[in-house]
Amino acid sequence: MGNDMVSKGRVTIREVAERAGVSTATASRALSGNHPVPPATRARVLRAARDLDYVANAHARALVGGGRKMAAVVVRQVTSPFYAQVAEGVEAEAADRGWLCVVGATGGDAQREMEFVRLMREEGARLVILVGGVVEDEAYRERVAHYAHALDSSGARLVLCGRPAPGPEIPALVVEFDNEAGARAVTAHLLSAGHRRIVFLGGLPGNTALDARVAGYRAALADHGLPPEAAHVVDCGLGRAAGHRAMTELLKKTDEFTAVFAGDDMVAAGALRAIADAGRRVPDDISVVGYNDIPLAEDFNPPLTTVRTPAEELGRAAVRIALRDPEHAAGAHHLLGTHIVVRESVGAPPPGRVL
Amino acid sequence: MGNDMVSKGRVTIREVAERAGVSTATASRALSGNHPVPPATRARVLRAARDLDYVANAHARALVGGGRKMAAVVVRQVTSPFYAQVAEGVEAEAADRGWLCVVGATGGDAQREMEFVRLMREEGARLVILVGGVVEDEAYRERVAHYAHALDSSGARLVLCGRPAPGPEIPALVVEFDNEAGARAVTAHLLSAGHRRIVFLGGLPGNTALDARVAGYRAALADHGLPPEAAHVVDCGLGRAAGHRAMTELLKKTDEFTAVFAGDDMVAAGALRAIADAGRRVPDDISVVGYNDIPLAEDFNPPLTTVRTPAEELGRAAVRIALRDPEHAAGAHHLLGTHIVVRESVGAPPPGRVL
DNA sequence: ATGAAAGCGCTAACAA
DNA sequence: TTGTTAGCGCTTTCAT
Repeated sequence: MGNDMVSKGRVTIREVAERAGVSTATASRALSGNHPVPPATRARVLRAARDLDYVANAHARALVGGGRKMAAVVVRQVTSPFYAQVAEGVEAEAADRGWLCVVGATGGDAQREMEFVRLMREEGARLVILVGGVVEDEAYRERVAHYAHALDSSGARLVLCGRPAPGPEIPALVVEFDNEAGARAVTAHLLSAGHRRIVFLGGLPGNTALDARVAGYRAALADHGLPPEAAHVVDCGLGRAAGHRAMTELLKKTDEFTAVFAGDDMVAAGALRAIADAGRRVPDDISVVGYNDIPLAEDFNPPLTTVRTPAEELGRAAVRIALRDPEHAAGAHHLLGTHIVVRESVGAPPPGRVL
Repeated sequence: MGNDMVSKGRVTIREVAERAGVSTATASRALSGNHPVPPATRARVLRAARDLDYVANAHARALVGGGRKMAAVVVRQVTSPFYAQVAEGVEAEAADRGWLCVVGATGGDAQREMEFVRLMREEGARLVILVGGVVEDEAYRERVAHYAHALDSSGARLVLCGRPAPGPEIPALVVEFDNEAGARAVTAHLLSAGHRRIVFLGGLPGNTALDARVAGYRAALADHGLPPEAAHVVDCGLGRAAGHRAMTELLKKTDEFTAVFAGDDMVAAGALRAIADAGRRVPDDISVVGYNDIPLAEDFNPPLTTVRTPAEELGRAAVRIALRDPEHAAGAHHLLGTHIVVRESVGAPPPGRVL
């Protein structure tokens, strides 16, 4: 295959230097290109490197200081459309800057999150991005405060996407969507379609993202002069299966609602199916809205009205903000806007059922 | 935060050793735990490490030989549900073995693929997994043969998922689904529902995965005694947008079909929408099948009959096979089975339109 | 312009 | 049991 005598094991710069008849120092200079080297020698070295199919050892390079910049995104699971989009955004923005991007999945387990962050510290990641809402308890605060200080003290940056900073003086920055505003807006949308009995499906008490959506939901209800009791939150958590189960149960139990606000689009998918299984129609009998506008939301039955949270942009923003203006940004809180995407899952409540 | 005098920069093993009053060698031994160290000293070292929040420098460690094992998956894009599942499988299997997993996205660009593989070589990845069908031309064969030899000569392994080995003597192994069998099976399913005019939507000439599906489709047609002209392949490529566009056009142009076999579920999503937009019903007027059974295929309108390709299992299998029985496996070709998932997008052709 | 040599942080001989 | 030393592959002074 064009290379004479491949010795097992990686080709080192020494072999390149030897073949080119120069010292390793000269070879290094020629290869990196940022030191004056006469064109002739330079060409010989480059030639040798190509012949040998030499690639530098990133570890050795990192050790001596010139390591490749690496960013890490940590998500619950890669197969969640929302997380996948965030990861893609981070990957894209990192790649644009010549950074390497590692993605880790935790399955929602704090233990695995810790291990992964530790790993990233060992690997010398310069940027760690933690994505997704969490239940914000003392353990969380301690854990993340620890990440933040550890990372910071070695010059790396921590960004929290959709989860809160564990305290005021913490060297981490947070960028997230304005969940409360988004939820308030869709709820208002439902309200102005005539719905008065709207159930929120997919609460997860303690989870910052969901709590904010619930708060927005309640706020919208209040805005319209409805009493607090008008709110009906089903704490079934997220995921298609949870949505399906909870919706099925709800339909058996009560009739006292005309619309459902699903905690996210996956919950909406499950709810939609459950409603259809129960022989009810959307939006004629029941209206449904979701959250996130995942890529296939328009293919649901019916196409889902939902809140668009530009997930890829969130990922891109996370790295952009972290890398720009680094000192000043620490501790900052960035809020990204969202908007409603109107499709076909919302209609007027059935006549006589406005309650 | 419990640590006295954090000097900017990473804590090294030397500082740990000093604090514990031992040499770096002893510290290293105590930390790694695989050398006899008296419990007392060991405890002191561990204590010091914890106080200082020490994490080993992975690069230094890698340099000296004990580096962390790293696997890399390369996909077109992380947001494709199918690729995401494969990546998740690889990630999971890698994590189970204590390996680190990096995922790279190429956007389908050969250039970026090459850069990424080079990067992985630099980083010392022990396993590189390339996922997804490709158009198999000379450039492809050369490129991948090069990866294979380069990786092999430094002791790393290459696995090709859903794409062919570039030649017979190449140190790479391929694991993929039996596309032809799967396609043949769904086509037979359509045939036995009574359809005779089935169009294949989403051909991509030269692409190995799609070509195999088309071959299976043609084979099934032949199995049922249909002439070759019965095949109707629309080469619109993959993706929801492509499917939507192609289907819209097709509906304008002809009426000579009662069923469509979409190249994958995303194409099916686009086709479904186009059919609905044209005022036709699935499956009453037209039947549709997809390929892959992505997680949301059951939420399409109507729920999609499709071929289940266990993507996560593909990812897991890739690493499992590559790591097991390494020498013997090289050059091997593993085929994973698939099966049809029957949902509601297939019905009998409209009466009088069997053709 | 180029080579010799030091050193990044760590582990593994080799001594003691 | 523990410390001293060498060296992994590379870049970078410091001489030449």
